[in-house]
Amino acid sequence: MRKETSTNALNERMINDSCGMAFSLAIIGGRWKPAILCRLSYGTMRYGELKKDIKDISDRMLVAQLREMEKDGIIKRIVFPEVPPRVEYRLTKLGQTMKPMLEVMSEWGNMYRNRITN
Amino acid sequence: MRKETSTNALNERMINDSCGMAFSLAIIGGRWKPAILCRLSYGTMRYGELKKDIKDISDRMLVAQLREMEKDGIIKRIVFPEVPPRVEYRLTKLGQTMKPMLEVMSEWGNMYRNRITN
DNA sequence: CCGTATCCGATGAGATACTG
DNA sequence: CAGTATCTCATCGGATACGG
Repeated sequence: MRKETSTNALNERMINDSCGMAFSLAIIGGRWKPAILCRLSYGTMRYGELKKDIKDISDRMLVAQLREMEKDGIIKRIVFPEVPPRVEYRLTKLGQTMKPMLEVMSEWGNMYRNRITN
Repeated sequence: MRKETSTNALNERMINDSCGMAFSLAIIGGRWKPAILCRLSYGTMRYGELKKDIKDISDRMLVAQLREMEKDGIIKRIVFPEVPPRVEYRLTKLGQTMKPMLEVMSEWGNMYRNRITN
């Protein structure tokens, strides 16, 4: 089906798609996933880089969120058998498809922030 | 300039987060807001219509979510001084600006669902 | 360096009953 | 019709300590 641009068609689809939104929110929602995803959007990062870069996140939460997103198929964990150990995280191909969504959400959020902080 | 009237649902840690995504999620996230927003996207609805249309939502949750989104400035509550009482909800102008974001989230979520259910 | 294991308080949300 | 008021329970996430 071709994408309908009329307001009515858009909105009729939206109602039935509220469950689609629920899927998206289940994958990207929560306290830390936005921070992690925004960073991995720019490229591969090591565990320690994420830990250092994301202010105040604990190991427990970082690991939990990474594992969940790995299970959801949007990020990949790559272990290098070295000493000292090295683990990298990156978006999967499926994860890459989220980037337009993440960008739209970031833009709207920043617009909203500017509005309420003036 | 003065912003004393709107104590929105955001908390401090999200305000300090550089990623706008956290703002968006604070506004549209949760168990019921997607369902409510998708419906209000295509027009004004009465309280009873939302209640009847959104399967399994309780009065408590419906009211809580509506009040929160009203505080956040994305929906407006309009009371008609009639008997029996009548209250309508609609997106504000700011709320209307969310529609592209909601649509992108719905589409990605549906794509994801199709992928994982095959 | 890259994690696990436990404990625990705060928050989200369902069930039920009542009201101007 | 359009809500309030309680109660209850599950999940989220913070703090701290330890491990290969």
